[in-house]
Amino acid sequence: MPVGSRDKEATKRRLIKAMETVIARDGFGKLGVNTVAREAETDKVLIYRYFGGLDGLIEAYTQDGDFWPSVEELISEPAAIYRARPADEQMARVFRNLIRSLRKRPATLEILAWEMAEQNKLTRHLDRVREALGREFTRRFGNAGPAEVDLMALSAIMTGAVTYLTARSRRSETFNGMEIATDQGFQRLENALELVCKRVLH
Amino acid sequence: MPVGSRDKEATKRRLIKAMETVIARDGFGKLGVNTVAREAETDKVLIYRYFGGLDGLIEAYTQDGDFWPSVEELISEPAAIYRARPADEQMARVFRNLIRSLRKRPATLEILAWEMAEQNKLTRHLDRVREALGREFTRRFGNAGPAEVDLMALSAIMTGAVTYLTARSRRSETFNGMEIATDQGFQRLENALELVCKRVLH
DNA sequence: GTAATTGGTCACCATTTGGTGACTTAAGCA
DNA sequence: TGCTTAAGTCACCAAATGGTGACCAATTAC
Repeated sequence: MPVGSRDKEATKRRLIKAMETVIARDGFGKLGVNTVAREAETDKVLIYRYFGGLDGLIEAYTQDGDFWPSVEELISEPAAIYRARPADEQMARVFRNLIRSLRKRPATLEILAWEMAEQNKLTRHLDRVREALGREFTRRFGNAGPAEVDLMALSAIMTGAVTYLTARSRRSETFNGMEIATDQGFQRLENALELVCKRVLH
Repeated sequence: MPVGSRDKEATKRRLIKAMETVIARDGFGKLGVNTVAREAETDKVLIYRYFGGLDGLIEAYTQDGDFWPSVEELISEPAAIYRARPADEQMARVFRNLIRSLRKRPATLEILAWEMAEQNKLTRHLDRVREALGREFTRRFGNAGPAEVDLMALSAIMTGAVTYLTARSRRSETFNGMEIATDQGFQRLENALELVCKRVLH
């Protein structure tokens, strides 16, 4: 109860922050105008006044949040060096970094899971960001590998696997008998992905 | 309002059936004791009397439903013939059939998506079924392929990809710019999976 | 100092949810 | 025929949800 705080912008920020906290801590299922207001220690009516409702708050959150790794984060080295690598190393590098980036972003994992349940402003936003990044990637580094490889399908498979396994690891210890709660488990997955890239693109 | 039906077993079956309908049609988010009773055109109190609550109904549903393809459905040919194939063909065949089997089971896709949101009797059941099948598979056909391949990790990746992409296709037209709403889209994915198997296990 | 603006609180509403007790009505049996 | 049992209906409850109108209090402008 911030009596006497009287700072609209600060309260807005508190609400956005509270939203992120609720998503990351309790999951998207608990998200609502009541929960967020309680977490922000303010009144839900302000969500309506400042953002026009939960949807507006979500929209503000999308402007603010760092949901998805950039190209730079995914290649994690100077572009010139990266570009000089063979195609299989390029791809393996990207997916390894994608795994690590996602596992560092609990809110993103939650939104990825949310996408499975329903569509809303946040999931659509994440979808667009992701797809734009995918396009930028093929624009900058595309046309690699043998011709008979359907790069788009292959990358959908890899991205799908990474998305599923990281998102699942939020709440499940295993998948199909495989450890996914630990770093070692993901190490094995990264190695397997690397092997796939090497064998398919070489 | 089945006035005069007065048939406990039939009503039980109607409730279980209604549950499947609701899950497949409206998604797990809408599932609840009110929705199911409305769909079954009866009163929710019977869910409590006959099953002790929604959880009990879910449990009854797990006994009844055909959620996951059997080994036979996945190899879809006599075991002797299947076993004679090279490892890469074996694996590719299983994953192609897995895709097709899952796409035929809307309720299963819904439960797979549900697993991302929360754990309950149904998702745990599906988890167990799936894992048992995975174990049976490695028991019957395991130890294939080169030694440096981490078969468990590879199969987690493939299964994860298939799970994610089929479940996502319920409500999304595309993933990362790739068509996943049509048969042709999944044809491309199946081909890519086959290529991966060939290159990795050969 | 006074008045208007604005940030924040509070009380309330309708709706939906899971859950239960009391009732009615039909079937089976003496 | 009448009586007991059980299938099904109905009315209700508490809690939580999204949403709104009326109010209070601090800050600023005049």
